[in-house]
Amino acid sequence: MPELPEVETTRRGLLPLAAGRHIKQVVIRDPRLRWPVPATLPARVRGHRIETLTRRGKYLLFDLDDASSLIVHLGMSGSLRAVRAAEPPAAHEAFDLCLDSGWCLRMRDPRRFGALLWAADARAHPLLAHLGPEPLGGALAGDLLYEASRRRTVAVRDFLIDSHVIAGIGNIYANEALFTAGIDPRRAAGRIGRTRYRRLSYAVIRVLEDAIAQGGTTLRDFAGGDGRPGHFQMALRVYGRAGEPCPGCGAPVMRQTLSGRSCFFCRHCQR
DNA sequence: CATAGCACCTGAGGGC
DNA sequence: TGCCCTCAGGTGCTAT
Repeated sequence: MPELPEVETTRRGLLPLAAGRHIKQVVIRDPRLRWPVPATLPARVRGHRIETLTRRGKYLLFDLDDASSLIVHLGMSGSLRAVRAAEPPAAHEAFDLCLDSGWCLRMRDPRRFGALLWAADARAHPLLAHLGPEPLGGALAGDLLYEASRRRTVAVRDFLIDSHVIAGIGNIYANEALFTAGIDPRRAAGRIGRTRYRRLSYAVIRVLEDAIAQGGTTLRDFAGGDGRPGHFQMALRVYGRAGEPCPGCGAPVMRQTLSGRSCFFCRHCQR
C-alpha cells in the first residue's frame, strides 16, 4: 500500500504526537509480521523517550534517547494511526506503541507484510544500510540515475522501483513519473540517455512532492497518522487507468504486466 | 554481480 | 448470496 508519500504523510501526522514522548509500553497483539516481532522488543524500549520520527525510504524510524530506533515498515497493507489508549482494537491491528500522553500509535496490517524491529543503529541495519539515495532533499540528480543504469537491461520501471538504486519509489509513482517524463516504462534502463534521466529525476521529485502535498494516495483504505485519507488518486494520470484516455493525447492508456506487476502507460506519449 | 521467479499473506471486486 | 478467480501500493531470498 504505502510508498514514500504515504509513509511521509504518516510521519508528518504522527511526529507532533510522538516527539518528546516516552514509550509507556509496546503491546504486541500479533507478532506474525514479515519478520516476527522480537519478544524482547517491548521491554527493550519501554520507558525510553522518542527524540524524533524520521523516514528512510519507506521505513519509519522512531529514534530513541539512547540512539537506538524502532523500525516500522508498512509493507503492502499497513497503516499507523493514533488512537486513544481506551480504543478497543479491531481486526488486524498487530501492535500499539503506547505513549505517556495517553495516545497509542496503532498498526493495522491485514496482509502482515509490515515490520516492527529494533536496532541499536538503524542506519546500519541490514535492511537499511544498502538503500539507494533519498529522492527528495536534493540527493537525486539525473546524472545519478544515468550512471547507475549503465549496462542495466531491466525495464526502467523495474529499475526505478529497486530500492537499492533509489529509495521509496513504488509501482504507482514509478508509472506516474515515467508518464510525466515521456519514457516508455518497458525500455531497458541502460538504453536511456543522460538528458532523459535528468527529465525523469525532475518528474520523480515533482510527482512525489505533489503526492505528499495531497496527503498521499488512497486506493483502498490508506489513512495518514491523523486517520484521514489522501487524495492523490484523483491526480493519478495513468496508474490504474487502463482504457481511459491519456491526458496527453487521448489515446487509451495501456496496461501490461511487467515482472509480474502492472504497468500503465501511453504508447504515443511515452517512448 | 545482474536477473528472473518465488515466496510471504489477506481482502476486495468481478463474473457466474 | 456464495463460490471462484484475479489482483493488490513491498521486498527479501534463491537459483541461474
